[in-house]
Amino acid sequence: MRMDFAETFAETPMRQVLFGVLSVVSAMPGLSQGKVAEALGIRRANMVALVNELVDLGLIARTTDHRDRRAFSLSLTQAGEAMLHEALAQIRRHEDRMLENLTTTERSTLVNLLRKIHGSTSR
Amino acid sequence: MRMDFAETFAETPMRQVLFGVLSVVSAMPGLSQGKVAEALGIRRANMVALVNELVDLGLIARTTDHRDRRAFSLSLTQAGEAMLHEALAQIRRHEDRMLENLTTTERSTLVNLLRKIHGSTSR
DNA sequence: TATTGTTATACTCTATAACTATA
DNA sequence: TATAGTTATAGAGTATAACAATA
Repeated sequence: MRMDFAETFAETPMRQVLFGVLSVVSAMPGLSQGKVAEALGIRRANMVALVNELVDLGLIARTTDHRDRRAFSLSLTQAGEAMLHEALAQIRRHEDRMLENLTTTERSTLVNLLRKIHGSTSR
Repeated sequence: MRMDFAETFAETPMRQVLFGVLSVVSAMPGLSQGKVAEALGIRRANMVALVNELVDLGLIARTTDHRDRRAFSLSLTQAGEAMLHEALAQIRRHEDRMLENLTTTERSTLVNLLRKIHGSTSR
């Protein structure tokens, strides 16, 4: 999955982590830079360059928060929304290819069995 | 899996990549350093330090090949075999924990379904 | 001339500490 | 005093190029 994704966007400045940021910002527009970083397990210090990249690419907008002038509110630009939708379409294409040999019943059986697997670390 | 593994050997000089080397050398004793690197997708240049570490830890033996004096033949020491067995036992414990909620029938169904998934990249 | 192991080196990712401006 | 973002920096991991010894 990761390899297919990286290959698709290889000739592009986009990387998986940048799509992660776009995804969180899209789900919770207006969230602060630090909170987005926390949601993704990224250190605030390392978040700076990532946000700079996305702003430079015109994919997110960074505005100072009205109520806390230390913080930045992040939101997607139209180009950012379009880029995120492209990534989601790529993910769907990948899944379709992966699962092409399974019937609908087999797919749901697979999901049910996977759900029964014990998450020993983060769940 | 990776996290569980790393946690188990955290207070140890062992890392996943070193177990990878031990595993390949154990399966094909006498293989050259470069071939082991190739089997693991490691560059020859980066292999040097890894083999040095394992030799210093007393886990592998490095001898010059009789037929090609440029090459090193790698093989496991007794301590290396013991370390590899420890890792395999840890992997088995992890799998047992993961699959504790599945019956034998469910486990084989799961494996059969996973086998039907289309490998889009490396298979 | 080609190959094995080696060294030097650069680039990415990630982690910590210290700074600034606000709160 | 604490927090949000920033900067500088250090450590892994991994990539390439050039070299000596051997084929």
